[in-house]
Amino acid sequence: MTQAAVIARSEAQESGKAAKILDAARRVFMADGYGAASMDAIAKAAGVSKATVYAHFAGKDQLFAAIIAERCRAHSAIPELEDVERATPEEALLALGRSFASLVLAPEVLDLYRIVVAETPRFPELGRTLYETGPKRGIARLADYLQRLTDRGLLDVREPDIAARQFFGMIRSDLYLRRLFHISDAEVGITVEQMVASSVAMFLRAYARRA
Amino acid sequence: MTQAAVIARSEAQESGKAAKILDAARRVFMADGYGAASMDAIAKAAGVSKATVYAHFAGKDQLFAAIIAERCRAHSAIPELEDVERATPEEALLALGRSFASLVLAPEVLDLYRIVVAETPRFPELGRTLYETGPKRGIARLADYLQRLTDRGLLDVREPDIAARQFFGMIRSDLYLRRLFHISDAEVGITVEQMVASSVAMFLRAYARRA
DNA sequence: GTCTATAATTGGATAGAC
DNA sequence: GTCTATCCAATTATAGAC
Repeated sequence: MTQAAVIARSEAQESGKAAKILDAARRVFMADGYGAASMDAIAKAAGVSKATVYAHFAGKDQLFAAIIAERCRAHSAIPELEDVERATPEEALLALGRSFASLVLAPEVLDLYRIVVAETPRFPELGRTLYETGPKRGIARLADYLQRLTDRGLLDVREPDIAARQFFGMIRSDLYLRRLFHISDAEVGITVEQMVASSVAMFLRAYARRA
Repeated sequence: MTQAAVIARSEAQESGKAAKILDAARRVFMADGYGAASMDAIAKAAGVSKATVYAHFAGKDQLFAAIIAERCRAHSAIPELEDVERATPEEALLALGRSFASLVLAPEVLDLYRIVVAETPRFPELGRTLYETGPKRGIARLADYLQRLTDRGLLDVREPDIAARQFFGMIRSDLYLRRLFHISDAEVGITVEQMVASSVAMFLRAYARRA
């Protein structure tokens, strides 16, 4: 079995050594990042010797890259916008805004983001992987939805691609920075829900049909 | 002289060994980050021995923290909004949006951001420093300006603090991510200027005075 | 203060037995 | 495949001479 195949089913209850190593590597890399994580720590966490780790995986670099790519895929679920065709734009955008905020502010996603940003110089392709499994797909899907709303005459969005980026950018705002740096929301006095609600309302005013 | 005092005037043409070490440390840390930078490399770049580095600075941690805090201050210049009182809101926001984009997308600022994000677990206070010298002050200043525009009856911004966050969030959008990951603008087909112009127009529509 | 030389430790990777 | 033991390189930090 190839390494990729092993990784692909790493979520299963496979209890072979390879799976144990992958599980351990995921935990250690996510907790410590690439530099601070050691192959000793991974071997210990997996309950095997270091030599066994090297029998299954070529080296630290490849093991890391495999884990990170898998994590990007694991968090790439896009909130469905399919049966929202029946909902009003306001309902749909509120739901989308909330799911988006929950996703990008989740601690595991912030950890992943932090690690990929940190290791961009050493692993340039991981940044691209994260961008393409995450933001790129989300933007494309929202742009599509905005185009449909425009076609139906419910909104007036002339540059759906730009508008989608604006929508996500507003909701993320500086929230992700504060979470990344562990600056509490209380200190700022704005909640996530406030930011989402206010941004959806503002977005709808800006892109309402014009007379 | 204290370390802080030395650092405070590190931009001057002070050519003592302490200043040479600080200059070298800045270059090496900015290029390699904390983990990959070595005290050997810093000593070599400064043209002194490693023992001399340790004679002036307590250790790698403190030298790093000092350099990063200094870099945050160095990049904390806020575009003036003072004599824009005479400009139209559109002119003022366009100018602000452009300066903001130039600032946060500058390679040195992206490097600083990447390094602070990477080292947040080890140096939690640096994230706070970056947030407070950067986004926090920019948001406060824009919120102030939006409040004044509302007072003068030129706009209708009821939550200036939230609106300021929306403005910066829209302009940054996913641009900073793409720059961070070296994904070319050409690949996406949207320029910075387009993003700024479209966002300012959209912002003004959303916060125009209502009838 | 400054240098050379050297601890002391860590961590990636492997040899060789089983 | 798996383990123990080890190699080798890199790195932080310091001792001791000048």
